[in-house]
Amino acid sequence: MNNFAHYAAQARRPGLVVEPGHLPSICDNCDSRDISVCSAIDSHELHRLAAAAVVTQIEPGRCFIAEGEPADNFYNITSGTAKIYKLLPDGRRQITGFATRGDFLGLAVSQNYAFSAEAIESLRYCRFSRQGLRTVLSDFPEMERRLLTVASNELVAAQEQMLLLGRKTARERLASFLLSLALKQGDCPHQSGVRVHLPMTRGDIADYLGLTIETVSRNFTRLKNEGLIALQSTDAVTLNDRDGLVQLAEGYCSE
Amino acid sequence: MNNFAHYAAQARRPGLVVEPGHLPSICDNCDSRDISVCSAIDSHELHRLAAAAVVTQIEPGRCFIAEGEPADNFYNITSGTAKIYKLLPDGRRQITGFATRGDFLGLAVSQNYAFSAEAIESLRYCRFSRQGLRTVLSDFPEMERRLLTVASNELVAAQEQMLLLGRKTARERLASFLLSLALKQGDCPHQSGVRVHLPMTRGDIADYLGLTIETVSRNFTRLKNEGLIALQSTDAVTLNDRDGLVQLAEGYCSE
DNA sequence: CGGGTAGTTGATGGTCATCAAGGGGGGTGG
DNA sequence: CCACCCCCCTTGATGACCATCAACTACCCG
Repeated sequence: MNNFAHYAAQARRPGLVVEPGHLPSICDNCDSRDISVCSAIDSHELHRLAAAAVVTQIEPGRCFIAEGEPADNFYNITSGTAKIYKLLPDGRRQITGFATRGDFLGLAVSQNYAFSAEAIESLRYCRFSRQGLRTVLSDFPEMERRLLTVASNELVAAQEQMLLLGRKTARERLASFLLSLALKQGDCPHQSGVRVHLPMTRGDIADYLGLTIETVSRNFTRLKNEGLIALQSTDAVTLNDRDGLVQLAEGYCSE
Repeated sequence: MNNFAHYAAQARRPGLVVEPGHLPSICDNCDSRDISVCSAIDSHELHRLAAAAVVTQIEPGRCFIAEGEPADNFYNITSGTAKIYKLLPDGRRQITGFATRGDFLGLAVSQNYAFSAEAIESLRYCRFSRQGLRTVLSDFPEMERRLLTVASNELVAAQEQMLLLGRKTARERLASFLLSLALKQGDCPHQSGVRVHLPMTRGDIADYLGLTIETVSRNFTRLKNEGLIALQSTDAVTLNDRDGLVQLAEGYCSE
């Protein structure tokens, strides 16, 4: 139950959010607009969106949403990766998701954030104040519809993750994780030999899958020895046997 | 890994949905309108909502949403309780939530349902066709806003459940479950001596908490022996020491 | 070259799953 | 009305999977 010693270093990092470089708020040139909720807005009206957004870049390890803090802002990730997590008072951590390009964070109804978020790669996002977003949403009802779609999809993903956490073995969890990463990184399903990038550490993967670092590492090794995957480095994996991994992730394989 | 023998009986039940008694679609007299998304609609316009809804009552054990089937309908529960779950091919089951009065089901973006739903108490709901709901939503944008609020709240709950499944002990899970039930059943927080009704079986609780029947049962006994709860019957619990349970659920207590 | 961090591998133990048997309550049929 | 049965639940004995503890390697950067 005390598998949190390795968080000590990170925990010491400043929890407070300071945002250094404010880049120009030019939605027109945003390279992730086509995949984000902003695509609901016509390009000739983009300036109204841009007026409400503050574009910011932060570095890995920087926490930009802290659980329990007032939910004053909404974030639309435009590049990089962040981990979303919740903590227990004794330090146990559960990562509930990884947010990347196009993801939206902070749709809290309550006054305070229910989770924390920290960059794991150099991260860029558009930030909206609560009021600013409200204005944008009332100006562009279509965007609200998009948000509902996004939220629905996230609920489906959350249910899938509950199935993983509640009922899958360590091996099945890792296989599911690698497949979902591959899907997110946008390659065609069922294709083998696909290269997947792992921006997160073993510790992050463990906290996402409800396991320990050691168990994650052991199962990486095992999948490798069985030929299902190959490890170019600690953060680059090749899915050699896609179908085998799918079978595994669905729980068909007994061992 | 084979903790699913006890599902055999339920699995044999018909998966197909047949809806017996169509009750009159009178939203005006609906006693759960004030707490559901429908409250977004003015009472003098309720007839337009009623026109799109089919009110139905089904009995315990009846499955009304089946994972993988075309997501043709949306359901608004008005009374009773249903369990929402996902299955692995070998029968392992994860219950992702219990839906009660006021809850909304079937907000699928994809063509097919991502989960199944089955009544565990006599259940009444309003059913909307996909098209019917679309009409209602375009007529009443305020209702769409409500749906977004509901979805956001469910996302928060889902994250909480992931924390439970990934990082809490069996004891902590059960304590958390009892407290969340008490909250749902609408009593004031922190009050001790509250009576909670458990409409679901031990098997359902186990599948919700990612445990087995036996572990759930053992931990009920243990909480009882420690005086934290009292069991009037298998489906009625009294929370004797609310604060103790909260401490436990948050992981403060080591044993 | 040295220190620190991340990852791997091994040995051991604990929590919970599995296997097994017994108890209790509600409903049906005799 | 009682007996029986069935299902659900409880309790006990054993075992497996994964966590924990510990040592070691690889790699990065100063």
